[in-house]
Amino acid sequence: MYRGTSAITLDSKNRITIPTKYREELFADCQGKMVCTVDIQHPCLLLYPLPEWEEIELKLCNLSSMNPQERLFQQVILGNASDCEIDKSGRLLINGPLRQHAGLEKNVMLVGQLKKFEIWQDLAWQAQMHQGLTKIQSGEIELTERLLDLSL
Amino acid sequence: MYRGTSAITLDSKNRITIPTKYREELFADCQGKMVCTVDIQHPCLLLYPLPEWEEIELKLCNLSSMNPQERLFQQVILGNASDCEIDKSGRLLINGPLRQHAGLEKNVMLVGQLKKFEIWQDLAWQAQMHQGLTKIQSGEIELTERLLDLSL
DNA sequence: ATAAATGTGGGAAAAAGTGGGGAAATGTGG
DNA sequence: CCACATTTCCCCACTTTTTCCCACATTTAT
Repeated sequence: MYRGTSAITLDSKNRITIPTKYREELFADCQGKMVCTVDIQHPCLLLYPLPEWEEIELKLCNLSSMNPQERLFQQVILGNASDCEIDKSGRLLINGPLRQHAGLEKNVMLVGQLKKFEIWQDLAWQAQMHQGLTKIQSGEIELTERLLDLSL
Repeated sequence: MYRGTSAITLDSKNRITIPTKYREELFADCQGKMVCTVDIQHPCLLLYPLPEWEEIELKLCNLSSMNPQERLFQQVILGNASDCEIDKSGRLLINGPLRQHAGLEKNVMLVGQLKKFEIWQDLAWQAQMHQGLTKIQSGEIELTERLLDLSL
Protein backbone atom coordinates (compact mmCIF):
# COMPACT_ATOMS: atom_id res chain seq x y z
CA MET A 1 0.00 0.00 0.00
CA TYR A 2 1.41 3.33 -1.05
CA ARG A 3 0.88 6.52 0.89
CA GLY A 4 2.29 9.99 1.37
CA THR A 5 3.32 12.80 -0.90
CA SER A 6 6.80 13.27 -2.32
CA ALA A 7 8.04 16.42 -3.99
CA ILE A 8 10.00 15.35 -7.06
CA THR A 9 11.23 17.01 -10.23
CA LEU A 10 10.50 16.40 -13.85
CA ASP A 11 13.92 16.70 -15.45
CA SER A 12 14.88 18.02 -18.86
CA LYS A 13 14.33 14.56 -20.33
CA ASN A 14 10.81 14.34 -18.91
CA ARG A 15 11.67 11.75 -16.31
CA ILE A 16 10.64 11.58 -12.69
CA THR A 17 12.61 9.72 -10.04
CA ILE A 18 10.56 7.33 -7.95
CA PRO A 19 11.51 7.87 -4.29
CA THR A 20 13.59 4.99 -2.94
CA LYS A 21 11.15 4.17 -0.20
CA TYR A 22 8.68 2.91 -2.82
CA ARG A 23 11.05 1.02 -5.07
CA GLU A 24 11.28 -2.24 -3.21
CA GLU A 25 7.52 -2.60 -2.92
CA LEU A 26 7.05 -1.58 -6.53
CA PHE A 27 9.54 -4.12 -7.70
CA ALA A 28 7.78 -6.83 -5.73
CA ASP A 29 4.41 -5.77 -7.16
CA CYS A 30 5.29 -5.38 -10.80
CA GLN A 31 9.06 -5.54 -11.46
CA GLY A 32 8.89 -1.84 -12.21
CA LYS A 33 6.32 -2.29 -14.98
CA MET A 34 3.66 0.38 -14.62
CA VAL A 35 0.88 2.04 -16.55
CA CYS A 36 0.14 5.75 -16.45
CA THR A 37 -3.08 7.38 -17.61
CA VAL A 38 -5.14 10.51 -17.09
CA ASP A 39 -7.49 11.11 -14.20
CA ILE A 40 -11.02 11.97 -15.23
CA GLN A 41 -11.91 14.18 -12.25
CA HIS A 42 -8.80 16.24 -11.71
CA PRO A 43 -5.89 17.57 -13.73
CA CYS A 44 -3.59 14.81 -12.62
CA LEU A 45 -2.27 11.45 -13.71
CA LEU A 46 -2.80 7.99 -12.28
CA LEU A 47 0.08 5.58 -12.09
CA TYR A 48 -0.64 1.88 -11.55
CA PRO A 49 1.51 -1.17 -11.03
CA LEU A 50 0.79 -3.39 -14.03
CA PRO A 51 -1.22 -6.12 -12.21
CA GLU A 52 -3.42 -3.49 -10.64
CA TRP A 53 -3.95 -1.85 -14.01
CA GLU A 54 -4.90 -5.14 -15.59
CA GLU A 55 -7.85 -5.43 -13.25
CA ILE A 56 -9.06 -2.05 -14.36
CA GLU A 57 -8.57 -3.01 -17.95
CA LEU A 58 -10.78 -6.02 -17.38
CA LYS A 59 -13.56 -3.86 -16.05
CA LEU A 60 -13.19 -1.44 -18.94
CA CYS A 61 -13.35 -4.39 -21.24
CA ASN A 62 -16.77 -5.30 -19.88
CA LEU A 63 -18.22 -1.92 -20.73
CA SER A 64 -20.40 -1.80 -23.78
CA SER A 65 -18.96 0.15 -26.68
CA MET A 66 -22.52 0.64 -27.88
CA ASN A 67 -23.28 2.85 -24.89
CA PRO A 68 -21.84 6.30 -25.65
CA GLN A 69 -20.95 7.08 -22.02
CA GLU A 70 -19.22 3.79 -21.48
CA ARG A 71 -17.43 4.05 -24.79
CA LEU A 72 -16.20 7.52 -23.82
CA PHE A 73 -14.63 6.19 -20.66
CA GLN A 74 -12.84 3.53 -22.62
CA GLN A 75 -11.57 6.06 -25.12
CA VAL A 76 -10.31 8.52 -22.54
CA ILE A 77 -8.78 6.11 -20.10
CA LEU A 78 -7.40 3.49 -22.44
CA GLY A 79 -6.48 5.98 -25.09
CA ASN A 80 -4.20 7.80 -22.71
CA ALA A 81 -2.80 4.76 -20.97
CA SER A 82 0.92 4.47 -21.46
CA ASP A 83 3.27 1.69 -20.41
CA CYS A 84 6.06 3.05 -18.27
CA GLU A 85 8.93 1.00 -16.98
CA ILE A 86 11.12 2.13 -14.13
CA ASP A 87 14.68 2.29 -15.47
CA LYS A 88 17.79 1.13 -13.68
CA SER A 89 18.23 4.41 -11.85
CA GLY A 90 14.65 4.31 -10.58
CA ARG A 91 13.30 6.80 -13.08
CA LEU A 92 10.22 6.81 -15.24
CA LEU A 93 9.43 8.63 -18.46
CA ILE A 94 6.21 10.66 -18.82
CA ASN A 95 5.08 11.30 -22.37
CA GLY A 96 3.86 14.58 -23.80
CA PRO A 97 0.06 14.18 -23.80
CA LEU A 98 0.10 12.99 -20.20
CA ARG A 99 2.35 15.84 -19.07
CA GLN A 100 0.02 18.25 -20.76
CA HIS A 101 -3.13 16.84 -19.16
CA ALA A 102 -1.70 17.38 -15.70
CA GLY A 103 0.13 20.57 -16.61
CA LEU A 104 3.37 19.09 -15.36
CA GLU A 105 6.37 21.34 -15.36
CA LYS A 106 9.37 21.14 -13.13
CA ASN A 107 7.99 20.65 -9.63
CA VAL A 108 5.76 17.67 -9.36
CA MET A 109 4.09 15.78 -6.53
CA LEU A 110 3.89 12.02 -6.39
CA VAL A 111 1.00 11.07 -4.14
CA GLY A 112 0.61 7.54 -2.82
CA GLN A 113 -3.04 6.39 -2.85
CA LEU A 114 -3.01 2.78 -1.64
CA LYS A 115 -2.71 0.69 -4.80
CA LYS A 116 -1.82 3.50 -7.14
CA PHE A 117 -0.18 6.90 -7.29
CA GLU A 118 -1.42 10.27 -8.41
CA ILE A 119 0.94 12.70 -10.13
CA TRP A 120 0.22 16.41 -9.77
CA GLN A 121 1.87 19.71 -10.59
CA ASP A 122 2.90 21.02 -7.17
CA LEU A 123 0.73 24.12 -7.03
CA ALA A 124 -2.33 22.23 -8.26
CA TRP A 125 -1.86 19.64 -5.52
CA GLN A 126 -1.47 22.28 -2.83
CA ALA A 127 -4.61 24.00 -4.06
CA GLN A 128 -6.48 20.72 -4.05
CA MET A 129 -5.41 19.99 -0.46
CA HIS A 130 -6.28 23.43 0.75
CA GLN A 131 -9.63 23.49 -0.92
CA GLY A 132 -10.36 19.95 0.21
CA LEU A 133 -9.71 20.66 3.86
CA THR A 134 -11.78 23.80 3.71
CA LYS A 135 -14.67 21.91 2.19
CA ILE A 136 -14.53 19.15 4.77
CA GLN A 137 -14.25 21.52 7.70
CA SER A 138 -17.04 23.76 6.54
CA GLY A 139 -19.30 20.71 6.44
CA GLU A 140 -20.36 21.36 2.89
CA ILE A 141 -19.50 17.77 2.14
CA GLU A 142 -22.23 15.26 2.18
CA LEU A 143 -21.04 12.40 4.32
CA THR A 144 -21.77 9.01 2.86
CA GLU A 145 -22.42 6.04 5.07
CA ARG A 146 -18.94 4.74 4.48
CA LEU A 147 -17.46 8.08 5.49
CA LEU A 148 -19.43 8.17 8.72
CA ASP A 149 -18.03 4.79 9.48
CA LEU A 150 -14.47 6.08 9.42
CA SER A 151 -13.14 6.53 12.89
CA LEU A 152 -9.87 8.35 12.68
CA MET B 1 -3.37 2.55 25.49
CA TYR B 2 -1.76 5.96 25.46
CA ARG B 3 -2.90 8.88 27.56
CA GLY B 4 -1.72 12.20 28.88
CA THR B 5 -0.10 15.28 27.43
CA SER B 6 3.64 15.83 27.17
CA ALA B 7 5.29 19.13 26.38
CA ILE B 8 8.10 18.43 23.93
CA THR B 9 10.21 20.43 21.51
CA LEU B 10 10.59 20.34 17.77
CA ASP B 11 14.34 20.70 17.24
CA SER B 12 16.21 22.42 14.43
CA LYS B 13 16.07 19.26 12.35
CA ASN B 14 12.31 18.98 12.75
CA ARG B 15 12.42 16.03 15.10
CA ILE B 16 10.40 15.40 18.24
CA THR B 17 11.55 13.15 21.06
CA ILE B 18 9.00 10.58 22.15
CA PRO B 19 8.82 10.60 25.98
CA THR B 20 10.43 7.50 27.44
CA LYS B 21 7.31 6.39 29.21
CA TYR B 22 5.72 5.56 25.85
CA ARG B 23 8.68 3.92 24.19
CA GLU B 24 8.38 0.43 25.56
CA GLU B 25 4.71 0.16 24.67
CA LEU B 26 5.33 1.67 21.27
CA PHE B 27 8.08 -0.76 20.55
CA ALA B 28 5.84 -3.65 21.52
CA ASP B 29 3.04 -2.32 19.31
CA CYS B 30 4.96 -1.47 16.20
CA GLN B 31 8.76 -1.64 16.63
CA GLY B 32 8.79 2.12 16.39
CA LYS B 33 7.13 2.13 12.96
CA MET B 34 4.46 4.82 12.93
CA VAL B 35 2.37 6.80 10.50
CA CYS B 36 1.58 10.48 10.90
CA THR B 37 -1.15 12.33 9.04
CA VAL B 38 -3.29 15.43 9.30
CA ASP B 39 -6.43 15.72 11.36
CA ILE B 40 -9.33 16.91 9.25
CA GLN B 41 -11.17 18.82 11.96
CA HIS B 42 -8.43 20.59 13.85
CA PRO B 43 -5.02 22.04 13.08
CA CYS B 44 -3.22 19.08 14.55
CA LEU B 45 -1.61 15.83 13.49
CA LEU B 46 -2.52 12.24 14.23
CA LEU B 47 0.20 9.72 14.97
CA TYR B 48 -0.61 6.02 14.74
CA PRO B 49 1.33 2.86 15.44
CA LEU B 50 1.58 1.09 12.08
CA PRO B 51 -0.85 -1.79 12.82
CA GLU B 52 -3.45 0.67 14.02
CA TRP B 53 -2.96 2.75 10.89
CA GLU B 54 -3.35 -0.25 8.65
CA GLU B 55 -6.88 -0.77 9.89
CA ILE B 56 -7.73 2.75 8.85
CA GLU B 57 -6.10 2.19 5.52
CA LEU B 58 -8.33 -0.80 4.97
CA LYS B 59 -11.40 1.32 5.50
CA LEU B 60 -10.08 3.99 3.19
CA CYS B 61 -9.44 1.32 0.62
CA ASN B 62 -13.12 0.44 0.55
CA LEU B 63 -14.15 3.94 -0.39
CA SER B 64 -15.06 4.52 -4.00
CA SER B 65 -12.71 6.76 -5.92
CA MET B 66 -15.56 7.50 -8.32
CA ASN B 67 -17.43 9.34 -5.55
CA PRO B 68 -15.86 12.82 -5.26
CA GLN B 69 -16.47 13.14 -1.51
CA GLU B 70 -14.97 9.79 -0.71
CA ARG B 71 -12.08 10.40 -3.03
CA LEU B 72 -11.35 13.71 -1.34
CA PHE B 73 -11.00 11.99 2.00
CA GLN B 74 -8.59 9.52 0.52
CA GLN B 75 -6.56 12.28 -1.02
CA VAL B 76 -6.34 14.34 2.14
CA ILE B 77 -5.74 11.57 4.61
CA LEU B 78 -3.55 9.25 2.55
CA GLY B 79 -1.83 12.02 0.67
CA ASN B 80 -0.61 13.49 3.91
CA ALA B 81 0.20 10.19 5.57
CA SER B 82 3.88 9.87 6.22
CA ASP B 83 5.81 6.88 7.49
CA CYS B 84 7.80 7.84 10.54
CA GLU B 85 10.21 5.54 12.27
CA ILE B 86 11.44 6.24 15.75
CA ASP B 87 15.23 6.51 15.51
CA LYS B 88 17.76 5.08 17.89
CA SER B 89 17.56 8.08 20.18
CA GLY B 90 13.76 7.83 20.38
CA ARG B 91 13.15 10.65 17.96
CA LEU B 92 10.78 11.04 15.06
CA LEU B 93 10.95 13.32 12.02
CA ILE B 94 7.96 15.49 11.05
CA ASN B 95 7.95 16.61 7.44
CA GLY B 96 7.19 20.08 6.13
CA PRO B 97 3.58 19.82 4.99
CA LEU B 98 2.57 18.18 8.25
CA ARG B 99 4.34 20.79 10.35
CA GLN B 100 2.61 23.45 8.38
CA HIS B 101 -0.84 21.94 8.79
CA ALA B 102 -0.53 21.96 12.56
CA GLY B 103 1.47 25.20 12.67
CA LEU B 104 4.20 23.45 14.62
CA GLU B 105 7.05 25.59 15.80
CA LYS B 106 9.25 24.98 18.77
CA ASN B 107 6.88 24.08 21.59
CA VAL B 108 4.70 21.16 20.81
CA MET B 109 2.27 18.99 22.74
CA LEU B 110 2.07 15.24 22.33
CA VAL B 111 -1.34 14.09 23.46
CA GLY B 112 -2.05 10.42 24.12
CA GLN B 113 -5.50 9.39 22.84
CA LEU B 114 -5.84 5.67 23.49
CA LYS B 115 -4.55 3.98 20.34
CA LYS B 116 -3.00 7.05 18.80
CA PHE B 117 -1.45 10.40 19.60
CA GLU B 118 -2.34 13.91 18.62
CA ILE B 119 0.38 16.49 18.02
CA TRP B 120 -0.46 20.15 18.62
CA GLN B 121 1.34 23.46 18.72
CA ASP B 122 1.25 24.30 22.45
CA LEU B 123 -0.88 27.43 22.26
CA ALA B 124 -3.38 25.81 19.94
CA TRP B 125 -3.74 22.91 22.36
CA GLN B 126 -4.28 25.20 25.30
CA ALA B 127 -6.88 27.13 23.37
CA GLN B 128 -8.64 23.93 22.38
CA MET B 129 -8.72 22.75 26.01
CA HIS B 130 -9.98 26.05 27.26
CA GLN B 131 -12.62 26.45 24.64
CA GLY B 132 -13.64 22.82 24.96
CA LEU B 133 -14.19 23.04 28.68
CA THR B 134 -16.14 26.23 28.33
CA LYS B 135 -18.42 24.68 25.75
CA ILE B 136 -19.08 21.62 27.82
CA GLN B 137 -19.73 23.57 31.00
CA SER B 138 -22.01 26.05 29.30
CA GLY B 139 -24.09 23.13 28.14
CA GLU B 140 -24.03 24.21 24.53
CA ILE B 141 -22.94 20.69 23.69
CA GLU B 142 -25.55 18.26 22.61
CA LEU B 143 -25.18 15.06 24.59
CA THR B 144 -25.50 11.97 22.48
CA GLU B 145 -26.74 8.70 23.84
CA ARG B 146 -23.21 7.41 24.08
CA LEU B 147 -22.18 10.47 26.07
CA LEU B 148 -25.08 10.07 28.45
CA ASP B 149 -23.95 6.55 29.02
CA LEU B 150 -20.59 7.76 30.33
CA SER B 151 -20.54 7.62 34.06
CA LEU B 152 -17.58 9.56 35.31
C1' DA C 1 24.84 16.15 46.55
C1' DT C 2 25.92 12.81 43.37
C1' DA C 3 24.67 9.67 40.02
C1' DA C 4 21.59 8.06 36.59
C1' DA C 5 18.38 8.86 33.10
C1' DT C 6 16.21 11.73 29.84
C1' DG C 7 16.02 15.54 26.64
C1' DT C 8 18.45 18.58 23.29
C1' DG C 9 21.62 20.10 19.81
C1' DG C 10 24.73 19.56 16.16
C1' DG C 11 28.87 17.35 13.44
C1' DA C 12 29.86 13.98 10.14
C1' DA C 13 28.98 9.91 7.31
C1' DA C 14 25.83 7.83 4.32
C1' DA C 15 22.13 7.79 1.17
C1' DA C 16 19.07 9.77 -1.99
C1' DG C 17 17.87 13.12 -5.57
C1' DT C 18 19.31 15.73 -9.71
C1' DG C 19 21.41 16.80 -14.01
C1' DG C 20 23.64 15.72 -18.15
C1' DG C 21 27.09 13.21 -21.52
C1' DG C 22 27.05 9.75 -24.59
C1' DA C 23 25.70 4.98 -26.29
C1' DA C 24 22.03 2.24 -27.98
C1' DA C 25 17.63 1.71 -30.03
C1' DT C 26 13.94 3.24 -32.63
C1' DG C 27 11.71 5.63 -36.27
C1' DT C 28 11.67 8.35 -40.70
C1' DG C 29 12.70 9.65 -45.32
C1' DG C 30 15.16 9.16 -49.29
C1' DC D 1 18.29 -0.80 -47.53
C1' DC D 2 20.89 2.66 -45.79
C1' DA D 3 21.73 7.18 -43.55
C1' DC D 4 20.12 10.51 -40.58
C1' DA D 5 17.43 12.33 -36.76
C1' DT D 6 15.18 11.53 -32.62
C1' DT D 7 14.09 9.24 -28.57
C1' DT D 8 15.23 6.22 -24.88
C1' DC D 9 18.40 4.29 -21.75
C1' DC D 10 22.56 3.71 -18.90
C1' DC D 11 25.95 5.59 -16.32
C1' DC D 12 28.72 8.87 -13.77
C1' DA D 13 29.37 13.16 -11.00
C1' DC D 14 27.56 16.63 -8.07
C1' DT D 15 24.45 18.49 -4.56
C1' DT D 16 21.21 18.05 -1.05
C1' DT D 17 18.90 15.55 2.42
C1' DT D 18 18.62 12.14 5.82
C1' DT D 19 20.48 9.29 9.28
C1' DC D 20 23.57 8.03 12.78
C1' DC D 21 26.17 9.06 16.57
C1' DC D 22 28.25 11.53 20.28
C1' DA D 23 28.43 15.26 23.71
C1' DC D 24 26.36 18.50 26.60
C1' DA D 25 22.38 20.21 29.41
C1' DT D 26 18.69 19.31 32.31
C1' DT D 27 15.89 16.80 35.19
C1' DT D 28 14.86 12.98 38.37
C1' DA D 29 16.07 9.63 41.79
C1' DT D 30 18.82 7.87 45.48
